[in-house]
Amino acid sequence: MKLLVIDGNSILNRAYYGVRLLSTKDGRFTNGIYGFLNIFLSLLSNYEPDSVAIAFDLKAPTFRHKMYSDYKAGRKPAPRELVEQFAPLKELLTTLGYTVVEKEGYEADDILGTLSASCKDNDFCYIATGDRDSLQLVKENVNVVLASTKAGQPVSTVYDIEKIKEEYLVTPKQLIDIKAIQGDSSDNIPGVAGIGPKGAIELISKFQSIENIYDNLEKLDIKAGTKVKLETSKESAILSKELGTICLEAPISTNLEDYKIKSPDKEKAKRLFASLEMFKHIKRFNLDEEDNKSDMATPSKEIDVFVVDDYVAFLDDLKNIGKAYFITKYNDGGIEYIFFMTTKGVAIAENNDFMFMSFAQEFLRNEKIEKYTDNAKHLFAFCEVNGFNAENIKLDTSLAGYLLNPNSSDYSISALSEVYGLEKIKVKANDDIISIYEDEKEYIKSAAVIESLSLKLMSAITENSQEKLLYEIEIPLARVLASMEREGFSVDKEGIVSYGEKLADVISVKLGNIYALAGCEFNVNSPKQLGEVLFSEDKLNLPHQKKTKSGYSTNAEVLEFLKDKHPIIPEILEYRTLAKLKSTYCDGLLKVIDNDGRIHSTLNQTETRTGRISSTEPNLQNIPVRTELGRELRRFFNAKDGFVLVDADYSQIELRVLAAMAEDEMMKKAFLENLDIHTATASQVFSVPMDEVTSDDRRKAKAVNFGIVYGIGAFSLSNDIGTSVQEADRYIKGYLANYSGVAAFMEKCKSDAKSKGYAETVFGRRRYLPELTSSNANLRNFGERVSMNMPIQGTAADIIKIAMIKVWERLKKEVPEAHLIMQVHDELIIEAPENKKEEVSLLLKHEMENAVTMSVPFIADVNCGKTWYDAK
DNA sequence: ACCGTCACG
DNA sequence: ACGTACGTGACGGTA
Repeated sequence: MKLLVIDGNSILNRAYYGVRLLSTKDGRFTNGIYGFLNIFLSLLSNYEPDSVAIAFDLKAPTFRHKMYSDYKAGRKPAPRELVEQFAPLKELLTTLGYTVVEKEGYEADDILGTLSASCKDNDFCYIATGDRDSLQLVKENVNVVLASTKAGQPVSTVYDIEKIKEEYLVTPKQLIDIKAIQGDSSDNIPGVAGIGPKGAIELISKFQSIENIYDNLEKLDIKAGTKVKLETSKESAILSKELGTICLEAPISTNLEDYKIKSPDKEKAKRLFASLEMFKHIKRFNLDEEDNKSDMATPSKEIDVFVVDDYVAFLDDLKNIGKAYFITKYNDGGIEYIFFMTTKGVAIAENNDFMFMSFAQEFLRNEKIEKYTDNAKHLFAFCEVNGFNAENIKLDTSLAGYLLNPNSSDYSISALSEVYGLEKIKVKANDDIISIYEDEKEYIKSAAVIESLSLKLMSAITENSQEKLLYEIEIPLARVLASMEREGFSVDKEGIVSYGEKLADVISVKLGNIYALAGCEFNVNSPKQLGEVLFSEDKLNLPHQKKTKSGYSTNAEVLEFLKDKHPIIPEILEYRTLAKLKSTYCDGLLKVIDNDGRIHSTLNQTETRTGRISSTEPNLQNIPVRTELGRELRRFFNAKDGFVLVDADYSQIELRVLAAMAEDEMMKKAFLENLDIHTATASQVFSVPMDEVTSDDRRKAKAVNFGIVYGIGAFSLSNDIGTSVQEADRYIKGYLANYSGVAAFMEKCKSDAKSKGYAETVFGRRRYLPELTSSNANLRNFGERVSMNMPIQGTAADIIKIAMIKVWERLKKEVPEAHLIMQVHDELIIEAPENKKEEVSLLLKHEMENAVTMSVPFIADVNCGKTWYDAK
């Protein structure tokens, strides 16, 4: 009999902490169950047991611990998010035909011990746990499979007698003695004070056991100091051994027949998996086949693989069918392969002659063939480089996956197939194909599922009413982003270099000043060392305030507070500013200038949880602007010869979106009359006429306006505007009283998010918020703030995306020499021929302002200039 | 790999 | 009693 015994508590714990928080749409947490099942499945396939027992603790302390009420007192209670996953897991395991074992008064360990001890000579037992304590149970026919994490990756190690000998130099039983000496604070095992793991291993490997050591303490060759320690802690050591010995006699059935795997209750198991939203597990536990006789032998679907040889005929087929499901493998020069999913299986189209290229081009530009693929942006880029358009791109699986849930980081076909519970497909290919296309294996597998994945994703999109978002915003936008990336932003390399040299000069002066004022040299870039210098008593001994996890906080806010306390502080603040400009912007940007003298940043379309795009390598969305020195950098972002930059940004787009979404009459009126919103707010909140609002009132009102968009709190507002918390609270109350529509809207955002489980924009973009049901108040509050912020930030993001598409399409038709080159959340930049700047300015302004119509007008301010600096 | 910091909207 | 505004990305230091 082959028995698998699982330490349910330990494995569920590891799974919970190893898998990021996941939850069902109605807020039940499932990450622990999910991780457990993955581990469980791999155990089943690795060890193929006939019998399975999954052991769980039942709370009450066991007899051997009763006298020590502080046993395990040092452990934090498990969070509710984890606790609530135990019951559904146990029910699921039972339903699947596996035996859950628990006994009042016993821990999972005791059950592992008892079952492993009852294995006969011709039985074999695997114990799966994350807890090294169980290693003491290893015997000739008992191995422990220890789950652990290495470099973030889960790994499991099988321990048999030899492996333990190798690592600890002792027998499994002697591990108890080692632990009895070294102690274990997490289990409240005291051990021998002053002897740690190394000493304990040495003692036991030399002298076998605690009993032997104490019986012969005088005679043994042990250092005097160690002898004293052992003598002092004798009672504790003996007690520790008792505490650390796993019980082998728990009152449970020791008849291994009782743990044989039973046949599952398929219907119930399917229901349970569906309720946990783990659809793929229905397949993985083979629950989806009809209960016919052959279901044992039914393999998952098999798909053939073949190589396209007649491109003309193949293209004809695609035209006749009118749909193509495919993924593309690119190399430096362009496309290397296209893998199609066809009725005959996966078709490999290889770029090995001119026939392929003409086929690819004719295929991609054919307007009649609907194309379903996984990376529209890359495809659009390829086509643009080759001077034609990719037509009729019907679906990009990553964009659909992103819309369905932006709280994810992996939208690859394989990841989506898992999430959307696709049938595992077995690719059936002849040996030639397998060996020739070894490197393309993963592509072939992905191609094999792209059709069924596409259908699933599209029906989910329809279900969510997100068709317009997908087909009219994200997919068309992919083409715009591809073109923006390809165009890039022209920069003045020499300008950046000489600016950097100037910075370097000032930085070295500042550094000298800092060392002189500190009286020592240190690394100013190290917050740790800087904190030491500023705050420790034997150095500058300045008053410190906040602390971070690793020491004193030295951020700008803290330093600003200390500005007048010591002349070193202003020097450090300036140093920081300069060092940032030098390292991130000068050195950083110089590294990414292409041979064409332009910077081609990557615009990510599936990155943010709100629907914004992000920019990487480099990030061109955070080029300095707020301080003059930093802003100078924008002089090096220019238009090529004969061209100018046309730059437009939305005025107060988020507040306008808020006014419109909230239907707040007061705020709408301010925008309809095109008033300065912060002045108008100050006038309302402080009850003074518009023309008597002081600049300080306006500053405060502006902070409140911002705060409202973020899901305000009085504490942070007071921090921001430098008033008391009470004062800040009064402003917020006053604000919400005046803008009652906003107040009602915020409440509605929260309650809608709670009942639906997600926040959404005007256009139906969603963000699921499992945080709202967390037991952790901080997380819950965070969820509430996000439920108010995401609809605003996300709707603004939707609007500018629509504007980008319209602008791009009109430029292509009307001013093809002009190109959209950058987006910074509420700002668009076009590089346009100098003689077209008026035309382009009007076009840009018009399309931005009229991208959508809401009950509040949108205003975009346009400027032209040779450089980004001049165009703002 | 993670933290602290800081640049942007 | 505690932490405390939304969304990003890059850098240098530290473990």
